[in-house]
Amino acid sequence: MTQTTRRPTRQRRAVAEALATSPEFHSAQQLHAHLQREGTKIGLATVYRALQAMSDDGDVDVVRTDDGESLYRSCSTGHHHHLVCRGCGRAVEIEGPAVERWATRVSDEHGFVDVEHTVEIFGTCQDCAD
Amino acid sequence: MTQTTRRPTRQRRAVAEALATSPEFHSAQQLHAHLQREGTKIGLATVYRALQAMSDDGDVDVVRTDDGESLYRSCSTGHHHHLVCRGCGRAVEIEGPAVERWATRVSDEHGFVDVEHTVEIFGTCQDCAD
DNA sequence: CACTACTTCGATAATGGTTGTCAATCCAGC
DNA sequence: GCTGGATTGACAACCATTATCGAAGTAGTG
Ligand SMILES: [Zn+2]
Ligand SMILES: [Zn+2]
Ligand SMILES: [Zn+2]
Ligand SMILES: [Zn+2]
Repeated sequence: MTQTTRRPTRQRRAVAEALATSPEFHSAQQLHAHLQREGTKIGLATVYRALQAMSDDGDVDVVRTDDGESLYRSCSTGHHHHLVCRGCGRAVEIEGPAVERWATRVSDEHGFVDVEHTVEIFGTCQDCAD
Repeated sequence: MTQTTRRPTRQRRAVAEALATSPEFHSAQQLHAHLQREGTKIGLATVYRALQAMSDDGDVDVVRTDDGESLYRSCSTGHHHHLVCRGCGRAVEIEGPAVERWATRVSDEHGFVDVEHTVEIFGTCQDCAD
């Protein structure tokens, strides 16, 4: 929110690259383990901080699993939602203008302001269905 | 899921009643504190277990806040979603046939099976907007 | 190159909602 | 009353996330 100076450090770059190389959702802990394995020296707290910052800037998508874990994925620009596979974590970005209109209409009807919405679809993809 | 024998005990009834008397969402801990205050002797774990069971049976709605807390509310029958006020917790049950159709269509298009979706709208209600 | 005023890092401790443990207790049904 | 499974509750364990805080990096200035 507050436009603080944000320095592009080695660690932040590493997190961004790790996300960019994979189209799936990953948890902060997965990313940390992966980076450590690749030889990148980075602390867990720093991974969380980097992801938090990227999320604030709108550079990553975040979804929350049923057991309360946050998953991060490099983000395309613009507002959209996800169809996520419970098995492999593969995600399909989806858009639904109708849903957007519906959300704003419902909110207006009930006099709600400053409205946000979450729409996530979880399922099992073809590959994981075997 | 597995149709285990489920006994209607004093504690379970207390939780169900506490939920039934209020149309808003409450956390497990809030419910526990409330019951204790009312003189009902019940353990926190039991409250969680009761809510879990009711959730499995589809008798309560569950939403997760941004900070990972689960909120429970007595449920109307049938599939629906919520428009929740961030300030007072008041919830409006909403239905959106169009959204349901859209969700299944998108899932089918991408070959996903065993699909669930979450649609929640958060905002500020008129009373809390002042 | 010093000196300074930041930001950032990372090991570790703390947080906090939730779940597991397990002996004590309840409750049908015999 | 007996018995076996269901249920309870005090407490510990879990675990993702966050806070702490001293150390280390990084401009910018002269
Ligand atoms: Zn899959
Ligand atoms: Zn949307
Ligand atoms: Zn309100
Ligand atoms: Zn729906």
